[in-house]
Amino acid sequence: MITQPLPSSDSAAPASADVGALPTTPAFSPLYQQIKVLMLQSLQSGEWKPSAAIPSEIELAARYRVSQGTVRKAIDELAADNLLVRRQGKGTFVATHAEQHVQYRFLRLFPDSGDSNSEGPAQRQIIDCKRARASADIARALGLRQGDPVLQVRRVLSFAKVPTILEDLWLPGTPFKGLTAERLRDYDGPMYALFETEFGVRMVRAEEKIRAILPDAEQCDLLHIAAHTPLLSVERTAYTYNDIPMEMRRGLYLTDTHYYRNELN
Amino acid sequence: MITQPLPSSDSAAPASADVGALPTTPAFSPLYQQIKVLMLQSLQSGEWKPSAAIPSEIELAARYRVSQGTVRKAIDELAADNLLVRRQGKGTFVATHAEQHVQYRFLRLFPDSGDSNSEGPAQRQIIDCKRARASADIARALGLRQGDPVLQVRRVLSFAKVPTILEDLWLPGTPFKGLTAERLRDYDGPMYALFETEFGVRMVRAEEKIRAILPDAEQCDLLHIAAHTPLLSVERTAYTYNDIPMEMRRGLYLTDTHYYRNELN
DNA sequence: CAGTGGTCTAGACCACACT
DNA sequence: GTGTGGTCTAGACCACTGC
Repeated sequence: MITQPLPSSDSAAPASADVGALPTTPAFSPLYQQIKVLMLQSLQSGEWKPSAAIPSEIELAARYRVSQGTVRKAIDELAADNLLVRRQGKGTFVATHAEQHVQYRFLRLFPDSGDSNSEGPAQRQIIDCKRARASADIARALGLRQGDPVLQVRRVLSFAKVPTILEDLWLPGTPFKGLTAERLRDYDGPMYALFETEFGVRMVRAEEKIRAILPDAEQCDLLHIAAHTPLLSVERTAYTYNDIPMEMRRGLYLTDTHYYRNELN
Repeated sequence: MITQPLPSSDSAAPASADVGALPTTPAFSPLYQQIKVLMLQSLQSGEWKPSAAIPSEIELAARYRVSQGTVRKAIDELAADNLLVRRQGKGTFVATHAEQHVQYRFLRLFPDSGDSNSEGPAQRQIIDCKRARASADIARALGLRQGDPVLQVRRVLSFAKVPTILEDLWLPGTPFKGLTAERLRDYDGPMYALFETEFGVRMVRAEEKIRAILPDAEQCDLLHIAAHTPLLSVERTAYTYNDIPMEMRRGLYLTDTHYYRNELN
């Protein structure tokens, strides 16, 4: 059993012994939250790898010296955050961007008619992949210093052979050392799946800022569109564990036969 | 205690008696799901009104003849869906679009710099509010028949006196009978809050389809923008309880100093 | 069959808000 | 203090998967 900020020092009924209580932030943290943190460390450290099964609830309960119900609540929250996937009768697994029923988990562009499958998978075309130095904007977004090495990728995604998305993306140079256009080209699957298997970087969460813009001449050319065709500008920052930014991406989406879908709750 | 599709007929340890089992869909539904349905009915029927407290967990447990833990799980899910709000020490309350810390729960447009509060609340200007007949599109979106009476509203939202959003919205005529431009003008608060208090319609969930478009002359005029200014087209369908569509809305967002924000998980 | 996650219970105690 | 939601436990049993 763990006990960092406050009570629960022994078994069953913990006694509170607040001697010389700190005046600032009682910082009470329930047991299951502390366990959640420990489990996050196991995920982050690579002890539990993507798509692999984690120990059973009973094992985890023994390991952390808590009841099964408590680890259960920790797992529930991690599953709600899409970090784990529960499968009744089989076990609990580390979520992955590959071999997931929903490929392209973060792509919200859908065709006007038919589902995403009707037009088959996207065709990817790597335009460019080069080393560069972080601009002020990129550095800020990735938590780097200006001038730090970054990788810059440009690609076009087509649906049913129609160029639909033009993407520029920037990756911090250090974690992604060794990424080349060839490896991107050869890999068959979502880019984030490649990041997991080849570089051990798992994208967990992302934020997008969306605008309507008019493309410049070069962008028109790459997407085979006329000037004055309005496009969706989708600026994404993707994060790994602990909210560390690991990718900055700017996509231009052609929305004449597709739309960006969002659900509000 | 409830028992619709399968077991749990008595107390504590329910016995399973599958005699002449149906070949299709065992349709097992856990107790807490059944209770969730019952609670949804209480919400839908108006027994529990927006911003009011619902009975305590202990009361509900007695009412439904289950343990507190079971109603707890039902409440947890309803709270996760933003239908209820839990407040420790005070009770559980029916969620509302009014007096919520986050006004404009469904509006995802934010200023480039500063938070939403820095520019103060939006100025609303009702351009039009009239009776009409549902077009084929509107009828389909609202689950009506073509030609059914609808209310059509057009308004402009401005931030810091700059017109930023032009919205057209369609409401089914029957539930919203009596809605006029005056009432919209006079009401001080989110439109969805007015819908709750005046018409008993609670918007629970919405879907948006987003595109980049070029406005026509009239739209340019209303937003005080030049031709060829690209805009975000945000098409929203909003739903009440039980996924019943209750509003169709199309907004044009000026995104030169604002952006549409989305979070991906 | 054994092992996994999923449901349900009953009871104890803690944290918080109000009075 | 009383009442509310929040945490934690221990144990029983159910549903699903795969050997």
